[in-house]
Amino acid sequence: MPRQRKVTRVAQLTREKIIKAASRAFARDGYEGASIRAIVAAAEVNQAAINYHFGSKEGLYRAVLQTALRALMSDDDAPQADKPSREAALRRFVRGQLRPMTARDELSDYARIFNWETLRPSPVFRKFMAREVAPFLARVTELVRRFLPAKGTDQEAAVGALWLFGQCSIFVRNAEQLANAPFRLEIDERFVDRLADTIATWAADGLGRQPTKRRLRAAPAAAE
Amino acid sequence: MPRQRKVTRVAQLTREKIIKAASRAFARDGYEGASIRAIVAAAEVNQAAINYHFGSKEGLYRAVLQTALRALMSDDDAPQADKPSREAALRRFVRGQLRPMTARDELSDYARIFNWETLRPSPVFRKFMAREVAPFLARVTELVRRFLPAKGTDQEAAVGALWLFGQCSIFVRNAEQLANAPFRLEIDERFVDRLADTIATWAADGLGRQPTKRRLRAAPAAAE
DNA sequence: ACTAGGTTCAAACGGCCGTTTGAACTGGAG
DNA sequence: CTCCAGTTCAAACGGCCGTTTGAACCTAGT
Repeated sequence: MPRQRKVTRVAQLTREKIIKAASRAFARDGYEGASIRAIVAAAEVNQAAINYHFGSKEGLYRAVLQTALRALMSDDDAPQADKPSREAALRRFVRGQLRPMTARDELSDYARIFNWETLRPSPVFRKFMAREVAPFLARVTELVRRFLPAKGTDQEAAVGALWLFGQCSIFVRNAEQLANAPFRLEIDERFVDRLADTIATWAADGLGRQPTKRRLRAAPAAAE
Repeated sequence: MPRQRKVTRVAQLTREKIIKAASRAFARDGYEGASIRAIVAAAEVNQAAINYHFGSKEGLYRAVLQTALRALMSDDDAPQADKPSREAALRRFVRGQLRPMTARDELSDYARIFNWETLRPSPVFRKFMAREVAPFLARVTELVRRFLPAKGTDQEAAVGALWLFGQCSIFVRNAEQLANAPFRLEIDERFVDRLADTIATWAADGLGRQPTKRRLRAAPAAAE
């Protein structure tokens, strides 16, 4: 590990090449599935460079997560024409979440890395990121709250936020398979735009009403 | 591979022990993450048994997927008091999807295996399962159709089905983390019951209205 | 009781993994 | 220009992986 004395220009460039290649690899194969050898080959860098610059594979992953989080946070600070309506804000959020369905850039790599983490959180993620994701979630919770009745609890809003994430993420995760199989959807920008409309509308109408008195509790629990 | 001449009782028992242990391992670690050595240790079986009985790791995985699909299909043929209302049917479906949040049995293992497959479909899954999952999806599509306006296209119904899956699966995938972090939810049967009510209500109200004229199209596309 | 064939077993194989090593190289301050 | 800290490099290490091997071990049919 460099004793943080000096870093030459070329060394900094090597670091960036590695992080870029590692982001693609971790997104495609997950943390354990991605191999150092594949990363250094893509980055056109010597194998020992990773341990030299990041200490270990885990250290590299930590650096990638840091980069990813920073990019995702700054991404949705996009130019906003003053206060949008709650519906417009919702639609905007959904469209943003759906972006990786068509985009093939670093941001969609980052999104996919976080998808791996939700299926099997790595130790790095648990320790280092758990608190850093909180503000990200808080913003969505606030959005959801604008739809919920005034006396909604924090818990309800958080559940609503997660619910909203889920509606988007399943399309992102299965985007590739939507083209084949029983769906046969043609996924382009237009389709994703329409999909965002649909989801935003459905979600808004759903949140609009409160699930007061277990209105659907007619059927007994399905499990066992 | 056994030439399918005879199979002794003990051999059949060995197969079942292996499939059981393999289901847990594949659910926990994914196909590539699960190791033969870990599986045979859990099954208390010799390492070569897997190649003997199933030909290869991939053959074992195929057998597990077969077992999983059969179990999941027969599971929701549960006793039904004649035709339930569409709301009751929806609530029942959601509760069934949420079941692995509390249950810790083979069925939740199977569900988790399919979750791995949505993030990174294995070759086995693509070839062998793609068509077999179609009828499973068809049932949900029919359920969704009962909410959509009459002239809804097949595509809309399929999107609605996927949308419904997404709302449930995110809670299942993150069940463990809902207890910690910023959520601090206590996940027990009661909570999952209430969550199923909430999701079913939100989903029903969302599907109830049709996203006719891009009502939310006020904001320009968020991407870029 | 004998035996043939289905099944189990311990050991080894080659291959990929993350990491370490020590020598060779370079770029920028003096 | 010199020189040395910072950086790159090829090679090797031990460890885990899936698979193969051939002998040992049952077990069911005669």
